Parts: sequence; structure tokens; C-alpha cells
Amino acid sequence: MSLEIGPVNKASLSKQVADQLQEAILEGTLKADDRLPTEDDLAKRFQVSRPTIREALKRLAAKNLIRSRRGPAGGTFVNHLGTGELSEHLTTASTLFVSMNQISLTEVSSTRLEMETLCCQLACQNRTPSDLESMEAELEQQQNRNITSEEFCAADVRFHRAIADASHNRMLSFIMYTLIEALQPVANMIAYRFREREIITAQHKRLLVAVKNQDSNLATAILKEQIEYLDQLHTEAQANHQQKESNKTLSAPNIFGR
Amino acid sequence: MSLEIGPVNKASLSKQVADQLQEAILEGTLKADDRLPTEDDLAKRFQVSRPTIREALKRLAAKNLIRSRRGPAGGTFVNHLGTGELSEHLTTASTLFVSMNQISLTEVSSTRLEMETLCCQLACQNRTPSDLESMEAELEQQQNRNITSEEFCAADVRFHRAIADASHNRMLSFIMYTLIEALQPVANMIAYRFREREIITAQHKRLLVAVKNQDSNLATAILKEQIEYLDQLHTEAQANHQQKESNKTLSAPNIFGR
DNA sequence: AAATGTTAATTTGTATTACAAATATAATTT
DNA sequence: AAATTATATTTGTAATACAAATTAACATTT
Repeated sequence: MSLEIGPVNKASLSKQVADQLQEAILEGTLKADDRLPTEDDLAKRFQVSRPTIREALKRLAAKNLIRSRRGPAGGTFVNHLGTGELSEHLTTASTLFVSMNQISLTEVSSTRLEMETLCCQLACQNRTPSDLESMEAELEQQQNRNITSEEFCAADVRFHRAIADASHNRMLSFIMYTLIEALQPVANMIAYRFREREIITAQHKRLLVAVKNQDSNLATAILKEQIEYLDQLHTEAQANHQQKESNKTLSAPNIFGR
Repeated sequence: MSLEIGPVNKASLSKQVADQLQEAILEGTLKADDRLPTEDDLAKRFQVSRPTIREALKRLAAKNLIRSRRGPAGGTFVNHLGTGELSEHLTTASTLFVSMNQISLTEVSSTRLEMETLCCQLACQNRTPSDLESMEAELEQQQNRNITSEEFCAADVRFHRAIADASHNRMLSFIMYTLIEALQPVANMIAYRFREREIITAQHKRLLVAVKNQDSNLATAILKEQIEYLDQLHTEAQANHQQKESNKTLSAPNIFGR
């Protein structure tokens, strides 16, 4: 019998297994909520040991492609990836990207301005009553002076997400989620004071009206105004932050002390 | 003595370890090309077994955060993540997104058109001689009639990546890489015939000149022309493809036959 | 002395086995 | 009949051993 060895597969077994499983998911052989065979089963089918299978599964778990539960009726299942999970996944990647490649927040911010402008234009065309409602809901939260700045930030994020969704272009929403998220640290750093909150909220209010009236030019102008305002705040805040940064000792117990 | 148990950490050990390591990379404690302690060392430091460490490492490996080699002077190293590696990671996510959420390629394509237009405008402003060189290099490859259609597609992808890079906005490049990649299956499906290759290549040639001359209007017009042309080809090809699809039996040896 | 081949040590990759923890189902008891 | 307990199943963790790869040192030969 032919041994079928040939050019030895260089990739590690766990990677090969992971790739085959991922392929099956992508191909649709394994659909959302499908249950994979048990680890023992997989080990038998792939003719490898269980730890190898587990390493492969961890690769997929890191990509949020699968989840697993213990017990009978437990097992490993294919995740149904929605905008949420995937953009979460994107976010970690882009956060990494921003932090490792020392991308200036200016670059991120300018990209966001351009893309959100695009969203705005589309939103003016395609917004439905339900889109306007979700924007309005967030706006009301922002007008409540009793919420913490974290809550205000979160409502801010959701407001901008609502604009993205109103574009009714899911690919665009997907990307915007990431961009908004990537700038979240900045928003937190600014940690809106009440005065700034009011300005932002007022801008949001005008923006909502513009979108409702399908006035694309006005909407994009307000958007530009807001993002430039935020950039300005950020630049101002940076000086203060620099000080804190230099005082900050590495408090986390360093595992890699050498 | 207080037992320090409290609300038991619900997350699995391997996840906790992975998170701590990722944190260390993000924080900068572990820099690019740094070598992690050996797996045995890590096992001792984290007080867990080696398989657990390995599962954690596989999670990071799946994100392309680390690489490992065997042997002395081998070990596990932190990757220096560029646009390429990270977007490769994202590609699976966005491909999934497109395939699972049934996003119409129209949406993806229109998003790409808008974003690449933006890239083009910036590229006209900021392109350096080296940018033009890399575009030219890919163009020459495309003019060679002896390459396969896969190679042509790859050169096409690289050409558009070069435009994205010429914008000199890394965040934008990052997103564009993902978008270009997400449309790669479409390009493969069209599987350029020679006639179409020539048209595409001619468009690229004009595009290069326009970018070189910093003629933003012309460049974006050509881009629009190309993407609309591709959309048209795609629509035509879809009919033919539908047939093949229905004839296609699941040829791959199905591991999950039940 | 220099080049080359060989051996040994180190580190990741894989396999085996065993047990712990969680959880759903079935059986048992009240 | 309801609550509780057993039990079986499946993932999570551990310990250990060996295989494969690769580097470095050493020995051998020219």
C-alpha cells in the first residue's frame, strides 16, 4: 500500500487539525450551534492524541469560533457569530494594532471622521423610524446628569453605533464598531466633565434632528464639529495625562522578573 | 489564615494564563522578538501543568501573537505584528462574517468603493516614490501573460494593498487589507480570462499614472470604473456558478459523516 | 589549523494515562 | 408526585514519557 507520506506536512498536527475544523465551519459543513464530536471522538477520527485535539480547539476558541461546556449534553459547539462577537474579536486585534504599531490616534481619528461621515450620509438616506428611536433612547440617557462618566461613555458609543447601523450597510457598521471601540480609551481618558457632556449631548441632539430631516450636509458638518472638538479635548488632556503616566509605577506583579 | 478563595475564578486556567501573557505583550513588558520563558518555566511560575501552558500558548498563536521554534536557542517568541499578520487574522473573521451573515457582496463592494476612493485621494496627496515603485512592480507582473490566474489575483491584491499603503494612514490600510481580502473569493470566482485581465491591467496602468500625477479626480474615477466593472463581471459569473454549485458533490472526505 | 562530521543537550511537539469538575439524565426515596 | 441522590458523560487539568528538531560543543580528519 502506498504510504502517502510524500512531502512531510511541516505544520504541527494541532494546527492542521485546527485548520481542517475551521475549514469545515467556513464551508458550512459545521453550522452554527452544531455540536462537534467529543474530544475523544475527534482524537480517534484524526488519529491524534487528545491533548493535540485540545490545542487545536483552543486555537479556534481564541478566534471565538467555538464554545464548550462540560457534562453530558455538553461538548463543543460552533458559535453563531454576529456583529457583536466578531467586532469584539476585531477590537482586540485593532487595539493590539494601535498599541503595538504606535499608530497615532490622529490617524485613527481622521479615519473615523471620514468613515463616519460616510455612515452619516447613508444614514440620512436609509434611516428608519426604529433607527431614530434607538438614537433617541441613547440621547435621553446622556441627558441624565446622574449617570457616571463610564455610563455616559457607553451611551456615547451606543449612539454612534446606532448611526452606523442606520446606514444599513452591515459591512460598514462592522468596521465602524471597531473604529468607535478603538477610540474608546481616548473617550475614557477625557472622562467628560459635565460641561463637556452638555456640549456633546447638544451636538448629538442636533445630529439626530439632521438625520431625521435627511439633511446630509448639516449632519456631516455637525459630526466633523464633534470629532474635531474631541480631538482638541484629547490634545489638552494629554499634557495632564503625561504627568500621571510618569508617576505610575508598574504595580502589577511582574511574572517575568529577571 | 485567610484562604483567599472567594469567588472562584470561573475562567479556565489556560484562558487566564493566555490573558496574562497577552496583557504582558500589550503592556510592553514583553516586546517584539522577546523570548518567553520555556514552557516548563512558565508552568512553574504560573503553578499549572505544561499542557495548560501549551493550550494558553496556542490561543496566542491563533492570534499570531507568538511563534515558536524547537531546539536550544529555540523557544517561544513575541511576534512583531505588521499590517499583514494582523489583517490575516482579521480575514477569517470578516470572511466568516460575509459567509455566515449572508451579507450581500453588494454591500461589501460598495463599502470598498467608498473606502478605496478615500485611500486614492490620500494616496494622491501622500504617495512617495517607493509607493509608486511597488505599484509598478505588481503592474509588471500582471502584464506577464504566463502567470496563472491565482498569481494574477494575488498580484491584483498586492496592487490594491499598495494603494492603501500609499495613503500613509495605517489605520486605513489596516481596514483596506481586510476589505480587499474579503472580496478575494469573488475575484477568484471570476477567475480572470485573458481578455478581462487586459482590461484590468489597463485600468491599473491608468490608475498608476493618475496617482503619480496626483490627479485625485481622475484616479477615483478610474477606481470607480474598475469596481463597477468587477461587480458586473461578478453578476454575470454568478449565473454560471450557480450551476456548478448544484453539481458539486461534497468531494472532500467528510470527517464528520454521521 | 581548518573544515567536517558526530554527539550531546535543550526545547517544543505529541502521546498516554489518570483524575477532577461540571452537568444532564435517570433512579430512588420521601 | 416532588425532591433528592446516583450515575454516566464530557470537558478541564495534571503528570510523565518519549519523539523530533536544532543548536552547540566536541572530536576527527585532512
